[in-house]
Amino acid sequence: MPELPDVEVFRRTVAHSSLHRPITGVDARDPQVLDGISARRLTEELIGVELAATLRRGKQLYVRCDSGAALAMHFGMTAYVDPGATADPTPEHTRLTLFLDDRRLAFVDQRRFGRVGLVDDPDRNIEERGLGPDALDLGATDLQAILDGSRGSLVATLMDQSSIAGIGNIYSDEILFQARLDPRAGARDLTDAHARLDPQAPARGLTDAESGRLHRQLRRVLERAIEAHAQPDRMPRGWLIHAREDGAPCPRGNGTVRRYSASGRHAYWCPDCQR
DNA sequence: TTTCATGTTCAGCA
DNA sequence: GTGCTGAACATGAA
Repeated sequence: MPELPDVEVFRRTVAHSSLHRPITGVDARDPQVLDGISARRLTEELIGVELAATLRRGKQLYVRCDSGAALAMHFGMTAYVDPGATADPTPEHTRLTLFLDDRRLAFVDQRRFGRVGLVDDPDRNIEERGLGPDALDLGATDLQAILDGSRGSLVATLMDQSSIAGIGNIYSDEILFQARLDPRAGARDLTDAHARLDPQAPARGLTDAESGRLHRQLRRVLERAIEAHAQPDRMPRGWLIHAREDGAPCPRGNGTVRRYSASGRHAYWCPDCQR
């Protein structure tokens, strides 16, 4: 479930632990996480080069090498990076390890949905993946324009990586909770599958005040989550992240948290707070 | 033993 | 083209 805040923490971790050291070894023990490159070629391309800079777009992390290429990492649902001394044992489920002189950087992924590739140009890769602007680079007017151009529900739009990059299930729920907006806003009428084209309903139906609120909370939630190192137990008590369960008491003390299901995804929200 | 969770991609449908 | 739905992917926890 790494979303923007988690990946930003990973980015800082790599930046602080692993740059400007020669890569002396590569252990690509699980080819499944390699994206479009063999273990052999990845090793050849990396040995002797140094990691030079980090770049994040949404949930995607790039680590530029001084050779010009860049590692492209996606963390799927359970992946993370683990830096350490060379001698430190590597965590269980380590899929790839870079040895950097006296240190090592492990890519660990229990469920193996994560991917590591090597790309020539991060900007081009971002384009190929169809990623929209990073959620933290969005201005209020940018968000307004995205909402205006979208016909889907608010949750769907927030989580659409081609519209806004970086927001997933957890943080879309939190942002909408903090902004006190109904995640279903703009959704088609669920009680009548035929009454689909209601021009009053789409996400563009937000007032200026509501979309301003959404923009402010989007930034605030993501920034505070990063400050909390993306660890829920360090996030404010009043956040929905602590109450993601159907029937849980609303963290604001109002009503009861409910679950809204759409296309196999579950959103949690408080009908009393969010409208 | 079965179900669930989670991000992405993809096929199928309205 | 747009948006929704469900399946697939991998794996461990409930």
